[in-house]
Amino acid sequence: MSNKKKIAESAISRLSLYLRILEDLVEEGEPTVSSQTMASQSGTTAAQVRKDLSLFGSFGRRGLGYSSTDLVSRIKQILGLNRRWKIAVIGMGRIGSALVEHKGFFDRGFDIVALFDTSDFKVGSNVHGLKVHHVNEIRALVQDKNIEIVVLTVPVEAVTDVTDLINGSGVRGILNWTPARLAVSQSIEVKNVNMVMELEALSFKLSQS
Amino acid sequence: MSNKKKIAESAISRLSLYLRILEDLVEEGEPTVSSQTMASQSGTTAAQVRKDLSLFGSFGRRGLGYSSTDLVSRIKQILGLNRRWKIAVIGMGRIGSALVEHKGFFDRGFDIVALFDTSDFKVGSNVHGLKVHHVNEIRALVQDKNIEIVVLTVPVEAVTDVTDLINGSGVRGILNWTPARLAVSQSIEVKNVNMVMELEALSFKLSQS
DNA sequence: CTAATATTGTGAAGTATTTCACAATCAAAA
DNA sequence: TTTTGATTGTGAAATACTTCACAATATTAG
Repeated sequence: MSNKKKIAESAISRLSLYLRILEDLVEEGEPTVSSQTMASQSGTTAAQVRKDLSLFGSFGRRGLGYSSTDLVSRIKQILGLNRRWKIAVIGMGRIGSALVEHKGFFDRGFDIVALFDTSDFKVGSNVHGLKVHHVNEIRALVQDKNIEIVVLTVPVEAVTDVTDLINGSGVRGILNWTPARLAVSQSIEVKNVNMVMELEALSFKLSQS
Repeated sequence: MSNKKKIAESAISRLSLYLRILEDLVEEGEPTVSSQTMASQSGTTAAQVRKDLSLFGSFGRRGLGYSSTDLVSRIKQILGLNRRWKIAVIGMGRIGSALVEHKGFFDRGFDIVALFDTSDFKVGSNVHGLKVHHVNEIRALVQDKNIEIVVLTVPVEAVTDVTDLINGSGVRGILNWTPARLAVSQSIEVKNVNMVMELEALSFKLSQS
């Protein structure tokens, strides 16, 4: 468990991208792939691809490149995708419900196994075949169902209460769609997703030129 | 407009974050703010805050800090948010429609003024009071309505056709929700948003510990 | 008016990340 | 068997980003 070597966030995103590219190549029946091919398809350089992979081992053969299928399983192993993850979605507003019905998560190893909301109006209803529970039940259900990741799509007013319920529940990671910065225990990993910030970055770039 | 100095992407995200924090402080009636305050609220260091701001000018007063309202308008100016942006959403699936009904965009300067889809089933219908147009009309409507940014939420199969329509339409920026890497003219700025990649990054971190 | 305290702005130092460049290795052709 | 051409893996160099540390400046108290 003492994986201490610090790996850059950017390297991990690229690995995710390489994985998708490799899966397409496998689909197309390409038995091997060079760092140059991966680089041009992912918009980086061959040296970057090789360096990224070399952070975790030597997976290729000099003169030949990488075996596509082998590299797929290596990267899945690295990213922890050689298993399935159970996730819950908290907040059944527009975005939350849309995410539940999006099959892209399931296809890539993430099973949505529980839904939560605060409003009595929504609790008890069904979304895409799953019952919506009250957030008060988070702790019990996280335990019962072994949920490790939650996707947080509640309104910003609800964030404090909900993070209190998440803390100590056993949840290990949060994909946070709210604009709030979460006050969670150090041991919980948080990834923030913020549409408006992305649009603001676009606004900046467009204003520069 | 020869703004050449290269600014790190990360600095821009932080500026976006500072802006939100400052707006809250203004709301609360705080006339001034120190780099330390901004740092602790945004999870960075005071030196980082000052360095970020210093990339664009000297906005504070030594010994005193920054005027909250002044800094809000400075950062808005920097990010190109001292105006409103017209955007279109292409792809009226679950996610696309959810985004249209989300008022967070309007609140922060982004007006959704047109919707598009490929399916005859959806074209002609109404989403949140806006008519859904066929993607073939993209060029005409982008011109008519001066749309500068599009949010792309079409299925991956439709990406090639739609990017062809976007190229040369006058669109300057794309917020790309599809897993595909877009083949667009160099002059168009693209920001990729990928939920699965974010979950995969979480998976990696959780697998490390 | 002086001292004490707060806080910015910014070169310089320290880290982190990317790119370079080349020896090592493999297959195929000569 | 030797040569040619392809391609990895990786130290070293280059670039980018963050943190340090302190002079400069402002206010307030004495």
